[in-house]
Amino acid sequence: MLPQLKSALQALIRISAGKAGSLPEAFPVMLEAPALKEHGDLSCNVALVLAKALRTNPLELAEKIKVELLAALGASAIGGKVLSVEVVKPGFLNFRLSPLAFAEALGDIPRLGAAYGRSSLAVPKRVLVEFVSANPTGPLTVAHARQAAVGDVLVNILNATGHHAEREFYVNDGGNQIRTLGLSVQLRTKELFGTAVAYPEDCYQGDYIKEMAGIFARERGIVDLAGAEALAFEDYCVFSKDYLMAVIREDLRLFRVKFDNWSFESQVASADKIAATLAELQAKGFIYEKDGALWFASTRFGDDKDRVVRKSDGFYTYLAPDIVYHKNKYDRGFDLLVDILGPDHHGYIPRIKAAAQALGKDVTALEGLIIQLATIFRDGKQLRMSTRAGEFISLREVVNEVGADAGRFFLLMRQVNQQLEFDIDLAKKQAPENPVFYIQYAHARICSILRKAREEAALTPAPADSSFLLLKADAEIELIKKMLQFPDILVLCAQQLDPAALPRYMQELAGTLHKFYDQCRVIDENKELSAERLALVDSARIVLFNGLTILGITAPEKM
RNA sequence: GCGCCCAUAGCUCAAUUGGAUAGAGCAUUUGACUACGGAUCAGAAGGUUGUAGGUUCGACUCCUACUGGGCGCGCCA
Repeated sequence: MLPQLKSALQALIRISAGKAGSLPEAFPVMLEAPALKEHGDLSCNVALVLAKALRTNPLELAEKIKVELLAALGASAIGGKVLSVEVVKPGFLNFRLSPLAFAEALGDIPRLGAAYGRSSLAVPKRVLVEFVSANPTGPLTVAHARQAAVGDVLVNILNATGHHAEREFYVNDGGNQIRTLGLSVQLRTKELFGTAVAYPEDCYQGDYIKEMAGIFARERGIVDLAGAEALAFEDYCVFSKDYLMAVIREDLRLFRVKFDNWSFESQVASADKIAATLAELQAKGFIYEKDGALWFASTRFGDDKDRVVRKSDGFYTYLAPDIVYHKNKYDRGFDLLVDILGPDHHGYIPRIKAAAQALGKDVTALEGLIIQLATIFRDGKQLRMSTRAGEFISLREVVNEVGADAGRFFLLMRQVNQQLEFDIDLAKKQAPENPVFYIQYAHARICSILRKAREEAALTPAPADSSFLLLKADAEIELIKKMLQFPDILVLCAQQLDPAALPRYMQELAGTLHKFYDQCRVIDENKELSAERLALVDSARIVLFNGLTILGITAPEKM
């Protein structure tokens, strides 16, 4: 909020605190918007923190700082924008800013338009966010859906806050599970022609396997058991993998998630590359042989136990290509690698970090982000899921039922470390208790006002360089303040690597807009006031639009 | 048994990363439509922050031990 004014004030506080009580170098001067409106627009706790260091009374110190600060403000350019400085109870310094300061800042929003909210960084990071990375052994589930929504929006936020972030999907197309998949489809194909086969438990159980068998048989012109048996096992594997990759890509497209990179295990971690990396680790003494298997000594870097990388049967475990893949990510020159994982993979993080350390990489650049599960509620009842038994709610079902807009919003609404309840019935509802609806309605409502003003009253928003002196009602200033928070919210999300604050903010923004609308008439007799209020709601439209766009949600002009 | 995550209003969740009187939405309840989209708004009510200790000016937040829930603990991925 008002970054220039804020940093100017911060600098003055620093000087004043120095005069009042010998401020150490690099002492943090925090200036924040207080939770309660009565505490003003900005609040500083420097007296509390400094009093601790100086072993003095925080209230007295705050008073001393206030005296110095008032003098400094009087002589400064921002003096006119600070209405009051107040010392409150424990030792807070509270600042009330002039409505002029806010009105003045309003013009930034229409001036910047689609760029409003974006910020730049002195030292941007190159970030790779890897997510979903589902094995091509089945359609995507709601668990993937949440990871997909979070990963996609996180990248949007990182890019909006000055970083250079990319989305990456890693395809495990080389391992065991593809053979299991091929076998599953092969057995189901045989079943099609009347053979009773023993279907192993560790084969994939879902009905989609049966559908695939039917499609495969049709495509290959298989008409009987002999035909099914005549085809090479490899054919079943390739068909199944390609088919499911297409399904996954379509699932993601419908959910509006578009990856920048697709890394394939078969290429990034081919057998020769695995051998080379293991040799490198072995040369460093982190690989040893036991019971006919090769082990990675991950305990040397804090893992619970050492991990097998090559089984005694000669096949690699999943870990070997994953180590190579992460080496590949490091080698591509990113400053930050984010792995988005489900809660069932949390044990995976220490071993992959161990590998990074063993390879001499910077572990602090590797961030494992666990996204807790989403549980689906329909008709007030929780739907129980089990991927193993082939019973799950697919991403496709969710999108078909509630749409990508509501699906994305609901899956982004909670902090990633919280389990999330997804109420299907609420998400479908076209009513204000549905937050997506409430926000989109705010946008549509503004569009309607702007339309009507233009067509029926020939009114257009005041230009961005106006001073907006007529905007001084509480509801107007509140709306401006709320809109000015938008860039900070994005920065907060980026710092926390969690988009959850954004949907919450969007709800608050929509609420502030509706409240303003209820209290202030936009299309008014007073043409100048109308023009300024039109600029105000147009700004709100821009912020709503920009926020929804980052969330990957549409901003309808009519509903 | 060990490890990770979690526990806050009837329900779903916040709390600016150790700050002020713990805040929103939903549900409940009382009001507001001859005005730009009432598909909205205003008010009320709702709390011993799972329990017990500890750290300090100050704890939902940090530490310890419990209780209860989710997920993991394979030469599966």
